[in-house]
Amino acid sequence: MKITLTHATEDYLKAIYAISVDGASASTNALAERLKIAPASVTGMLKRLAEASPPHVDYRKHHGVTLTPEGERAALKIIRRHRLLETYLHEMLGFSWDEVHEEACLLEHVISERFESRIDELLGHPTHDPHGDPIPDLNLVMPQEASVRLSALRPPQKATIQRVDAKDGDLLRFLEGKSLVPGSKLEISAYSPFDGNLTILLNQQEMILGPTITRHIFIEEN
Amino acid sequence: MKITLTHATEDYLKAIYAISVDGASASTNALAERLKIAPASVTGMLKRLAEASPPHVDYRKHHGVTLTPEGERAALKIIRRHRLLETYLHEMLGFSWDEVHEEACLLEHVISERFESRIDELLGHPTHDPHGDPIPDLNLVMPQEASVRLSALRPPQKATIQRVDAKDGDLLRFLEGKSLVPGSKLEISAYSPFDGNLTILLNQQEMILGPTITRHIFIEEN
DNA sequence: ATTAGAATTTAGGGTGGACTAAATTATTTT
DNA sequence: AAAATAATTTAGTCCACCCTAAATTCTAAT
Ligand SMILES: [Mn+2]
Ligand SMILES: [Mn+2]
Ligand SMILES: [Mn+2]
Ligand SMILES: [Mn+2]
Repeated sequence: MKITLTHATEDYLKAIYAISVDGASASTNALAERLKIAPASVTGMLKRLAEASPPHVDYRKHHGVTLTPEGERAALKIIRRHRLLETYLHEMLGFSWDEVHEEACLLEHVISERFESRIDELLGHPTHDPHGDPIPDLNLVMPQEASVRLSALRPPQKATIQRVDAKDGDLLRFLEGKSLVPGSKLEISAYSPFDGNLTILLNQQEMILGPTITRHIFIEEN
Repeated sequence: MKITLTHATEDYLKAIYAISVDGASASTNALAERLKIAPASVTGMLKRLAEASPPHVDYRKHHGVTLTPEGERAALKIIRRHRLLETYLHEMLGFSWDEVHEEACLLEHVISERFESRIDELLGHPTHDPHGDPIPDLNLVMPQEASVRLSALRPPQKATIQRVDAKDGDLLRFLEGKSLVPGSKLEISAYSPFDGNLTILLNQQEMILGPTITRHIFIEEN
């Protein structure tokens, strides 16, 4: 059973890649949750992906799936497109960083090789999208990123924001309003135990942020 | 039976609009031909479009369809997107005029209102696409265009090319190579009877073109 | 008015992709 | 080890969209 990569399958592969970061397998439920699709439907699709030739996933009943080399290549290809598109929408079409995801998630299935390479070129071969997520290069090599959360810092550490992991538009707009965006430099001036609040100095301005927020911000110490 | 405009239905509506230019109805066969879909499949879709609420076409068995006001609005909306996209791909992303159609035909079903208005703005609200086809404005009013074919001219008439009606990439590249593009001014210096060849002066250069070519070029006399 | 040919519709099927409800299997708790 | 709970799969549907082959209907020529 050959398979044509379609809209739906591409989104599945992306989700599987995202969930199985550390080599773990992606469970039916986790995928259903992430894709907003009923678990029963996910099972069906996982079977199709596993029976494709070449197979895109290894599927063990009741134990979820892992990507095969083919599946991973396909996933990286679409992730590259997604992040290039987000960057393009943000930089060239003036989309705000909370609007780019939805649009990119539709465009990614449709643009040609030429479109992809054109925007890559016009953007100067960007390495990160507006949220700070790394963009796989032309050979589909994904740069490894530090994964220290802002919530883990203690005074008097200094750091630079690397990426923000949030899909909620309200949160993204809030963070942008406070300049909590990739590239911003900050300093921890206080830590409050029990509630985990951090007092942060950014642009000569002080703010107190709870862990519900700081958990979503990944930083590099400096 | 409500209907969601999908990829397929949008392409049908565009095709119906294009075929039924002069108020005539679009036949099953003409649509099948244009969309490269079996006639039997077209019948099925026409029924669905007719049974939608509100209906997008008036369907009379064995007599083809005409667009309802809703259908026409939907068609114009998607034609606007298509032509804006073609213009954008050509002007801002460096696509050649024989490459834009295919890409636009996929993107048109996917871009948001915001994307559409952004590129419209960046292009300065263009009125014509790279082939010279008029772009419906925001109120979906389609500018009427003269429709005199170059093949109908005789010496010593002068004219400006308005639009080129061709989907064949080879022809489009040929025409571009000869500067036979919208905006070019030319003069007819000779007409050869029987074969219909025209000798044309364009950019101080003379060329002889047969009716197979000149039929696809629409001009405005001057 | 009949009839041949062309256009169109019907009948029957297939694929991708989603759903709900019910059954099954795995895991955790007792 | 047994029972309760959670995760997953099966079974049965549905919808959009396409296909081929066969039947029907329209149209135009005789
Ligand atoms: Mn997507
Ligand atoms: Mn992103
Ligand atoms: Mn299209
Ligand atoms: Mn065009």
